[in-house]
Amino acid sequence: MVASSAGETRPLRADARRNRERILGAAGAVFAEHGPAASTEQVAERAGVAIGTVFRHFPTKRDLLQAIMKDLLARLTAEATALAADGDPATALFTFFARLVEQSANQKTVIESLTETGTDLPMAGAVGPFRDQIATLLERAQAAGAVRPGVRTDEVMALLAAQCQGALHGGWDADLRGRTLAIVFAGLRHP
Amino acid sequence: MVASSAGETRPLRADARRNRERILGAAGAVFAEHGPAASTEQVAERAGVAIGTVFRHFPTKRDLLQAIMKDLLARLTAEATALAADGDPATALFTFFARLVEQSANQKTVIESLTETGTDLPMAGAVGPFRDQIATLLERAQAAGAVRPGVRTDEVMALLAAQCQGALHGGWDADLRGRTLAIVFAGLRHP
Amino acid sequence: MVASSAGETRPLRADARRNRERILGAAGAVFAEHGPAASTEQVAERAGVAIGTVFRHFPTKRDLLQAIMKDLLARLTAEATALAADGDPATALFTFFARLVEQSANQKTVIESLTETGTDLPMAGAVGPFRDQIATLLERAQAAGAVRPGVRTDEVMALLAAQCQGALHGGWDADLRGRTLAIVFAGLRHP
Amino acid sequence: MVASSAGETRPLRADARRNRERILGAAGAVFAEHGPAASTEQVAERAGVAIGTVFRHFPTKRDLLQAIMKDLLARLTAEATALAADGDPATALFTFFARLVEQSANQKTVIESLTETGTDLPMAGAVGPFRDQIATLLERAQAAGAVRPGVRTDEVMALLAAQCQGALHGGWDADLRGRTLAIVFAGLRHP
DNA sequence: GATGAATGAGAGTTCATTCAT
DNA sequence: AATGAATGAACTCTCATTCAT
Repeated sequence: MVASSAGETRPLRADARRNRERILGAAGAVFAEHGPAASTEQVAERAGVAIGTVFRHFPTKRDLLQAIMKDLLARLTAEATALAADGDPATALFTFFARLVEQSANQKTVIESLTETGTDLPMAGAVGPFRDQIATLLERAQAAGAVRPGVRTDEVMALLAAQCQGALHGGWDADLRGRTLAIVFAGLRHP
Repeated sequence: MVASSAGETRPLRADARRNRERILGAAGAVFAEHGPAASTEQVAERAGVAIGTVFRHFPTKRDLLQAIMKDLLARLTAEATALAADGDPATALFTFFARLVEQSANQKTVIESLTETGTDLPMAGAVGPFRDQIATLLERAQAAGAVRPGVRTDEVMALLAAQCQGALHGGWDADLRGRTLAIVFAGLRHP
Repeated sequence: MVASSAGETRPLRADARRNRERILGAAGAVFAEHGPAASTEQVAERAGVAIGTVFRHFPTKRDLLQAIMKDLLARLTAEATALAADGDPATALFTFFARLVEQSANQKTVIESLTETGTDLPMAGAVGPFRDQIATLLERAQAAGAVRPGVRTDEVMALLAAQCQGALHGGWDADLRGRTLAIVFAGLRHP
Repeated sequence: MVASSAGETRPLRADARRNRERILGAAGAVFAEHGPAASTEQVAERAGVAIGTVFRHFPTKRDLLQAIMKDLLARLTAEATALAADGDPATALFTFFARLVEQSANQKTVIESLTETGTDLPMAGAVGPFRDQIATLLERAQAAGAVRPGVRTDEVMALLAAQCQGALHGGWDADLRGRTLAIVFAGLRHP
């Protein structure tokens, strides 16, 4: 009987937290490689735990998927925040955009996290902060004259998601990614 | 009699050909609606045939998916060809591009057909002719000064695919689709 | 100190005994409500202890079920004893019978405790004392002329169990319970 | 069972019907022996079919249980009808009652079928006809003076269910069954 | 050729039980 | 003694695929 502070998540036992992380890691890798249709058992195996352990941490496959995406979004948001803090306003947005597309060439889950609408996984507004950072990057780029004033955050998010999905499912190589991005960036710049 | 791409396809019995078509139609609809995870039995039911019949025509679910995409690509190619024949060179590419993105907002299979690489479904080069038409549209647009010279077919294909996937999985509404396309089009126009 | 049925039970630590009781109470409630298929974890939660504690006290779910029934039987025996001591000989049996049936309309475990044979849970003869009290009630009722001489304890036990199970699984309302009992009581009275 | 006279069940293929019957038979046996908690796989094995076949015929375990009980009830109803047709009015009810209790000493499912309320398996009123036959038997017995006028069908049904459950879960032997029934019958006869 | 019943390998999920903390 | 995380067998159910009719 642990006095559970009326809060939400009570501090997990050391081993539990370690496992939780291993599972998240494994799930990230497995789903990135085989898509969300990959089996939970694969995740368990990769994490080196029994299947029951996965389900103890994430009562449903859905929950696992959700957790993974939240996690990913949080990391991306941090990255964007960092860029907003000390990147060159004129290029930060482009840099981030390109970097993200780069990543998703290897991830099968990235994109879905960018589209709260697209998935039916409610992730408790974890997209919000991310979107906010994109908005910041956008404003700065516009202030620096690097992006046409009319462009809105919506479109940037949409283009980001589309490029990522394209890069992923299309299997674009680095060169093609670069040239495609160049076009999109030009579009953001000119009327 | 019928031009058959591969070796020994014998002329099908009339009812067999009719069934083949009904299955393809049903599969198109079903997979468009529920994604490729939809069950083959649903397809059979929608086509009004028994499950065995589906498997006689397409020995594998994979084969069915493949056939569907070939079919779709053929239709798209025809559309592009028509535009190349009598559309305005300056706008035909854009028109086609926009039309396709529009469609995929409702289709769940379209995009995958655009990326022979992305899918693991080899479709015997059915992408070739499609790509050729896109190339034609592109050249004309460039000749008409509507697209910057440096742009290659590759990028156009890639952007097309990306936009379609975005439109589909992102659930973009008509407005967002329009604004996103505007940016991409501007990118194609300006250096 | 405590009268313990089996061999070498050492006097439990105070908190241990308290826990044991809380578990028994919780188990009684949970199994009464959801039947024996309810999960042990539910019991633990209701008792406010960890699952490990439940298994420390009752190494097996079976053991827990068993203990619960012994417990219940003991309570019933006490009740019967009280009635035998100061109830009206002519009606005490009937009163007790009716009361028990009444209870089992709300309990999902009661009945099984009445049938040592029926369950595969050996309960170390805890039925014995209970049965003895029923026998007493019966003898008195017969002495008072309220029950036909030929009736034996066996049948009374059997009828009791049957009525309880009927009341429980059949979902009889108070009225039906009354009328059904009336018939059984009449049967006990007349040849 | 019966040639599907009712509703829209289309005539099953010969092998399908054979399997359906084998599954029902197996399920009857398995559930009778181990109770409704027995696994569907056991049923499949006993029926000599693959697990998928069981689920093709009965999409849910629930459905299987339901079917079994409907089946059983139909058989019992037929039996009761026969007795109503050519049995001795004075004894037919008792005969049937006794026979049923006898059976349920070996069946683990019988009883539940008698209590539409008790189970949460809706069986489309299959209890109705059965109940009607019991009512008939009862009326005749009352007309013949073998049962007290005040007794209603409700109570008879309830007693029947209770006795069956008792016989089943209590593991009564033939002798005890006889003596218990004698008491109940006496109760039905006398005020 | 068409039919649709049968197959059986998995998938997600639960839960009694064990054991490190 | 108590805790609660980990285990893994078992269960229900799905679906691509095969094959007797």
